[in-house]
Amino acid sequence: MNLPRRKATPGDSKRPLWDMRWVREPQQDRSARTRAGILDAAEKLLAEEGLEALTIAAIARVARCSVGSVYHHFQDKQTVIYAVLDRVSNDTYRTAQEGLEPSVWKDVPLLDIFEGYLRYSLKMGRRFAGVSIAQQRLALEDPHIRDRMESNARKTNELILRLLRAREFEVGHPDPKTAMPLVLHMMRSVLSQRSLQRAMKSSDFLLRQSDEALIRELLAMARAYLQISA
Amino acid sequence: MNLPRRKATPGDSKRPLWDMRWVREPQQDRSARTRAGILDAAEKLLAEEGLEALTIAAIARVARCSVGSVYHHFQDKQTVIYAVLDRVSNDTYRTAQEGLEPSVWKDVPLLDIFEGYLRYSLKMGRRFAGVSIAQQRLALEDPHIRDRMESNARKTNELILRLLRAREFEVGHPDPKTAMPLVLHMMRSVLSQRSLQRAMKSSDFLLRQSDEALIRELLAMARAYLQISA
DNA sequence: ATTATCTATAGATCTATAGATAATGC
DNA sequence: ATTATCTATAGATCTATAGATAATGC
Repeated sequence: MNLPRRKATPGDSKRPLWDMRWVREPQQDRSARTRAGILDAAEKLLAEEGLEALTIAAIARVARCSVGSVYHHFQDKQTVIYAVLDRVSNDTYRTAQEGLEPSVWKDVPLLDIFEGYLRYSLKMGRRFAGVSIAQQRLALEDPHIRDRMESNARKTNELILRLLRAREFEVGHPDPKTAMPLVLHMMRSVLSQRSLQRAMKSSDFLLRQSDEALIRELLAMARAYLQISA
Repeated sequence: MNLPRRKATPGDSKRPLWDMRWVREPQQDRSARTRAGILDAAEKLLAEEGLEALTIAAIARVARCSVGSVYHHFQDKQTVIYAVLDRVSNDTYRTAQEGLEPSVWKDVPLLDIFEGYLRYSLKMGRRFAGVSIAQQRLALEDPHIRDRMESNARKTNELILRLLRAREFEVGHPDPKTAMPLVLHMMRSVLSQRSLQRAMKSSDFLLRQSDEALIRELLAMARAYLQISA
């Protein structure tokens, strides 16, 4: 983080004990902090200004370090991008994993699972819209990013499907093994489109609906299609 | 198009009459052809290689003209992009307008309208996937492109909604004025997501379904949610 | 001695223009 | 005379490196 550094001087002894600003910071910590600061900067730039704004100079500026420092911590720009997307993916997956623990949802009916999924996705869509859009773009060009992204999506999907499958008995649709994943994908598509439209400040129909209205109608759609018993 | 040009020479008189290669081309036509060739090249690059590949040098190469020629016909790169997107949008809208003429769909039931929409969108999604993705990206950064894109989407949407509204009597859902647009947007979102996933060669669930299976289930979803009478 | 940081800049790439040359239409 | 085209290149921007300097840990 390139904070101002200096040795202790006599004058410093007058400062109170709890003022630890100039206490020596272990080298490895300093290094780790610069590295994390670079990733923070890259993530912030992606989220707020998009992929075009993600230059090494901009990263260095936001991270308050030099260009050379970025290259000391990362081999090249590609590596910075991999690292920041990996960090976001891992954080997101861990959160999903905790939230989708079967024990948490014990005895909760199918429609409430869908509702939970919708609310969670809406929240995450708001939080990570910028990063997701950048990630999608990068995935179009870079097979490595695409694979990581897909594997993560598949794993998260599997966690939800596990909860859904345990509630097949509520479903009247003749082929729940196909119909339930389709509903999940339908919901994901609608929300992802909504998130994209929000990002480009569209005034489209989907955005004129409130979150609550959208949740209500998507659940009604799921219920009617899957023929879920009340 | 920068075809080889030369004056008639005595030797040329020996060539048969139907060999019109060296017949003089009116100046305005030549100019119009170069212009159209530049737009063709830009569209092809967008569709096949994406926005990154769209450089003036690449456009000139594909259009078989020089960089200077591109700048003779267009003020700057931005103008080329506007022109190519406008051309695609107008073509697409004209096609939609013809296909959605109420007289064409006279006495056709609601679900068949949805089916027609799905088949048409799947076809267009395949044809214009590359251009659409580029357009979406550009719309994120450029309000002018965003507005053009939205206005076009809104107009097309209106044409479909006109057909749908005339069939409200088939709908059992208490609020067809909200429910029918939602179904339309649901379908658009699912197809757009599918198109994106195809572009990034994903192996996701949605792509493992055949077009026919997807159409069938989306229609079943629409029918159940809207409570369409058989 | 090793690790972390900085400044300055080489090299690559892309947009846009200047200026020359060729074709076309009066 | 006007219009269309070409080649060559100036200028902007970005990545990545070289080489110097400072901080840290034995």
